[in-house]
Amino acid sequence: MFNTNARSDMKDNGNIDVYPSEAVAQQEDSFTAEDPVNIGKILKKIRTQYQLTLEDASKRTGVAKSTLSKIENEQISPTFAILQKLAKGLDIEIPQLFVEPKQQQATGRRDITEQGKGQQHLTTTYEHELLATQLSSKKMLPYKSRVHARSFEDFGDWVRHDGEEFLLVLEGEVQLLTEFYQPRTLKTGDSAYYDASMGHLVVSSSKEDALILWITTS
Amino acid sequence: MFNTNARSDMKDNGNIDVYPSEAVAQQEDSFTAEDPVNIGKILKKIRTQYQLTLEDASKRTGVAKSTLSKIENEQISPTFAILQKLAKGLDIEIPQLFVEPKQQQATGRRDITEQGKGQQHLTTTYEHELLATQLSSKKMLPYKSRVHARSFEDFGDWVRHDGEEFLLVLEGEVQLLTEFYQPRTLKTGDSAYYDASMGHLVVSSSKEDALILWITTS
DNA sequence: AGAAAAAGTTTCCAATACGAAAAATAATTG
DNA sequence: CAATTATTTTTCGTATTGGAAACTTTTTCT
Repeated sequence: MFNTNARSDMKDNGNIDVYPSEAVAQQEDSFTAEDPVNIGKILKKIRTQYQLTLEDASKRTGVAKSTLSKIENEQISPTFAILQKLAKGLDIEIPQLFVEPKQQQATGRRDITEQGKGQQHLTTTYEHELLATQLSSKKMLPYKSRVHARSFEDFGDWVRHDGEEFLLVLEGEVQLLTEFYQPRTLKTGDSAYYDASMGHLVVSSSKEDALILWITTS
Repeated sequence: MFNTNARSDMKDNGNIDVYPSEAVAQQEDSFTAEDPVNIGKILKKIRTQYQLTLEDASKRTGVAKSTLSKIENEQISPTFAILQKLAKGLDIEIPQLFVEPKQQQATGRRDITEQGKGQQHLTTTYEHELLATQLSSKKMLPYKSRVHARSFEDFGDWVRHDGEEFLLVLEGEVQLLTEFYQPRTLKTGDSAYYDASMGHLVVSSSKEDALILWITTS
């Protein structure tokens, strides 16, 4: 069901420090002239990563969607003027058009994460699905967590970190354990908001694993 | 004539550690889409820095010189295909076309420094003119030095550094002072070669300042 | 599954880039 | 300083790009 090399995993007691995606982000070499750079493929990757349709991209850049389509399909070689429009409209730097796209700043962007399509991050106590991982430097880190933990002992110690946290129970029933407070049961639909520097934990109190939405300030 | 804040200058006793050009190299921000990037101006800078004519560049890149001319003069917006040819032919990375050019590797290149057009570097003892500063990572560092110094005392201590040194007297007469050796007078046309880790100095022994060509291994 | 909407591709023509050669400048040389 | 050569710019025909709209494919909704 979940990871069994318990000891080493216990250090990581379900808390998320940084989005793994930021650390994992593949390091691409900067483009050398020898490589067969496919500007079309790259542009498409950028556009789809932004979750823009050709029409959206057209509106942003002022370049006809037909042109965009042809560029993406390597049917034409865009002029530098077009490259500039693309860069400006998509708010990227031109050299970015020659390297595989990475995460993007959140400003002016959106990132839709479909059910189950988020980035998985497993611990012994929780099964996290990170949301909106395409965007970096976000003010909030949203993720869904399936709660395997059943008791304080499953963690070993309180979870503590900077910032504040909000959670909403999506499925099942959980107990919110909070330092200095009495445990509190939260049913589906209930939510909580708390200072994350105060020790806190969530354990499932129903038979099934509970599912919660979690949002942490970064 | 030369710098007068003597004390701080004495530390720098005429020896050249690195080409100042490498340290001085202006730090340009990477291009943001907002800036009005002038690909023509940049291309021209690169080409002239390589000391290539339009025809040379045309041969290297396979792009017609007329096209190159028009690009440089911003009369046309080159297609991406052309940008690729330029990058490949000039052996640069495409993003380089969007930033002010810096020094270039020496491989396959040449750099002519016209009389007096080298990069000036003044000390209390010498007046250096660095040569071939367009190229980086050179095996040899050539420079001309006008010798102001007249005695060992003008330095304070031996000059020492890794590598070997060759010098040729271009004008005037100098004394080559070398650790473990007797001083030796060198007239115009005379030359010397020595291990630079051994203390060494050159002082002018004629009435006028002497001029020498100096080449150091790096 | 069929209709409607959305997204992507292709067509066609005007606008523009590309290259060869001619014309104009700039640099050299006697 | 005129003549020559080297270098850059302009001209002009051809090839290619870029955009509006038509068309096709994919997705969504009932």
